[in-house]
Amino acid sequence: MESALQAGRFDVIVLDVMMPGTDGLTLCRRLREKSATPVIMLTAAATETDRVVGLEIGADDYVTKPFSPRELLARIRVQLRRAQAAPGAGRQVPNSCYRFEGWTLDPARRTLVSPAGALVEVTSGEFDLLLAFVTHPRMILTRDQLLDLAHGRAANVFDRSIDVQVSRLRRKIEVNPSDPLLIRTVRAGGYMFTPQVDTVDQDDGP
Amino acid sequence: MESALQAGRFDVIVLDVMMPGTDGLTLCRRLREKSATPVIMLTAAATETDRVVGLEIGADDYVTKPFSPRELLARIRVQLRRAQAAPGAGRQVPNSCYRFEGWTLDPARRTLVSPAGALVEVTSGEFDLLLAFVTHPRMILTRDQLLDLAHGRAANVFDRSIDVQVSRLRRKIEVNPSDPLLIRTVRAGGYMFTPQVDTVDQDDGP
DNA sequence: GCCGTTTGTAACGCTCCGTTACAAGGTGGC
DNA sequence: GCCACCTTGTAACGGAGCGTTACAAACGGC
Repeated sequence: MESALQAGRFDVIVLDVMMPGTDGLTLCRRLREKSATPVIMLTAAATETDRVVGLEIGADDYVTKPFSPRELLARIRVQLRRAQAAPGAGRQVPNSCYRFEGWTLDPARRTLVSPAGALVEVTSGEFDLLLAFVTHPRMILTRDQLLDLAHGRAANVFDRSIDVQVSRLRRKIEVNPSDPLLIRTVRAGGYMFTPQVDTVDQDDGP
Repeated sequence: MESALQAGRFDVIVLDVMMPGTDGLTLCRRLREKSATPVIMLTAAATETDRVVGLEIGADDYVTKPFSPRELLARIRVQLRRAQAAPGAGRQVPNSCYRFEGWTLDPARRTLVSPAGALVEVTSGEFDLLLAFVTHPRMILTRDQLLDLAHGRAANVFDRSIDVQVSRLRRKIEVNPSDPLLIRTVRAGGYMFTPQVDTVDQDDGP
């Protein structure tokens, strides 16, 4: 769980109490120290005290076994709805941008600025692909990974869409698109974004 | 209840379903139209469907009779804790407004003032849409979410009304409506409001 | 009821992107 | 070196997503 939490964002965590190893209550308390992700405890430990303790510790809801799947779903939706309604919550994009080789990619504005300072028009798909690259620089990314990172979907068997997107992106950011330096092809592997990428806090000045 | 709600602020509302006159579910739904005050349904109607419906309608929790007073207290505390943790919640001063890129949106007066200081006429629908954007900046909002946030309704299958509203809004606030920077389109995703938004207490003038 | 405003829907045209096809380039066996 | 096979680059096509306009329905002020 800990490594999964490191890797990505989660909307809701449903936690059993009775588990081998660390028990759910301890996990929940530890979670609360670092994160505000909603936690629903789901457990057979159904005494009044168990429930009160679970809720006091930081759980957002407490469902006891046996439980109704529909009700659990409804309670999960309550947590999602709340996260969405909360001001400033949700998956807001970070207020910082990425710089590489003079280029600036701004996730907040979804813009790309060339070394010369010109706004380069990129399509939504090209932007997402480039964002996937700059957030994973200097590592070989398979087409599968890129498709997942950029478009959140899995690849079909003969999927060549990433190749085409890369080709289109190269035309816009490579000095010489037929001899690409930024996005290198790794034969039988995928692609690799070669520049060093710096994350800089955006100047939101007037 | 209605007059009490008019009179003051409440942190949590505990609502019975079975009541003479208007039933709790209807009350809850009506509440949700105007307010985000947490609602805990407390009732003897304990079937699975009752609970699911209650939660779907907008209740934040659903406790069935017979209930443990300690557990109810714990669940009330969960709601209080959440309200406190939510940034900007509770403190929602009616006469504060939103500023972005020189623009000022004033929810209290329902007015929009341009960077130059001119009052820009926006329709009620455009205002609600813009309000949805400024309260959820820098996150990709689906058409569904926008429709819900701005008009409180769900989308039909071929609903394009948000597109049209966005187009109309862009005409009024974008420097170059054909190359929009404030409201960006995320293809197959929705729209994103890109500026940083500051909440400022309004100067109600001399 | 009448008229102006607002808003949802339909329609058209443009852009974007996935797919396909084919050519070019790389790789390994001989 | 030569050849067959695999991988990749890119052009072209067509479908889907989107922006915009026009029009009709709904709404509100009088």
